[in-house]
Amino acid sequence: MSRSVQPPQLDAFDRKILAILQRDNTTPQRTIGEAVNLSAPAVQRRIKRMTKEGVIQANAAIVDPMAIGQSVTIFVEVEVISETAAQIEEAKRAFASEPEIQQCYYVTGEADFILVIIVPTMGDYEALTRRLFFGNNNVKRFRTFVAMDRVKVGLNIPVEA
Amino acid sequence: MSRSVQPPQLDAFDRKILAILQRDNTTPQRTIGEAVNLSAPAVQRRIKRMTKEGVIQANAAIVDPMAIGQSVTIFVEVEVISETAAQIEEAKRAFASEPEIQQCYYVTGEADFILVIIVPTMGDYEALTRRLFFGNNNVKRFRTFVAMDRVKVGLNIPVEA
DNA sequence: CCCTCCGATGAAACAAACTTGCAAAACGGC
DNA sequence: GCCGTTTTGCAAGTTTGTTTCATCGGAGGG
Repeated sequence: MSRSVQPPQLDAFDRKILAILQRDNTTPQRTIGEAVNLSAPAVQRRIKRMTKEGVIQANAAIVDPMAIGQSVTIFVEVEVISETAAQIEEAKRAFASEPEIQQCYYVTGEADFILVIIVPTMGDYEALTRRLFFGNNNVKRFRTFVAMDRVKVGLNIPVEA
Repeated sequence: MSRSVQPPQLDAFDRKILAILQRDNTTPQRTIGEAVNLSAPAVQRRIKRMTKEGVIQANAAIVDPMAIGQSVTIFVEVEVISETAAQIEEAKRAFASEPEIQQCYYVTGEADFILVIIVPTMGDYEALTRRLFFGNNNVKRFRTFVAMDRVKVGLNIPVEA
């Protein structure tokens, strides 16, 4: 919920460690240490600090949706009618509270929000649209894109200097 | 690279384990075992199997882009001119090989591809568009959305029965 | 109906990784 | 140049992951 309050200082060691952990966070600290020229405990302390500071937000296994029987990935562009600060915040809260909404971005351009949704079936998506868009009179328009192929998936932030 | 060749059978144990690992893959196997009523070795074997089968695609730390100084998240809708199988595959390969392209989906709707891009600065994005879109004569049109706020981020596939 | 085979399981032993305490080194401010 | 702060590496202790092995239970065949 809370972002990093003060910009944490990340040195070259931290960045290299993050680059490794983003690729594979099961890498042993000893191996990381060898890669960055630091001892295992030093690596461990830095990881602990970055986790506490919120630089590392989570440690997650990435699962192939195809493996889980039916699951559909959908993109939605949402355009709202009124873009007052209060209503934008309200929309953010509404979107963020939906478990099916995997990612929600507030964007500039021809839309106001972009949502990434994963649901077991198209029927679940239809129910979600009913509840979320048709039931919300601040939604002007929304456009749906259904993923046929998940060509590439990741969330690796560029950390190199 | 290779998808799951044959749909792996996932039982209730596997699904519960995946649900936990998607939330936090640093959870000890013993703790997972208690949660699903299985011994630690059984959990370990299932994780190993699902990793080999590709159900678990990666184990990654999720990093807050805000913590890494400047970084911009951008959505791009790409519409291609010719949608032959060969050209679609070519585009998939081209997009997947770009490190800045975090996510690439082949979609139905008013666009053909949706890209999620993370770059340090807008200048890097401009350079990418030059190389990727203007240099590709199969790209009919692309629309850019710049993320002002990363309201929610995750990739949790629904695994509950 | 019983028997065998096969896969999965749990207990225990083992190996590897993580974590902590502590003294020394590096860095900065004065 | 001295001193306080911070970070480091080493070593010991603890937790976690991994392997081994005997056992259990179900499916198929005699």
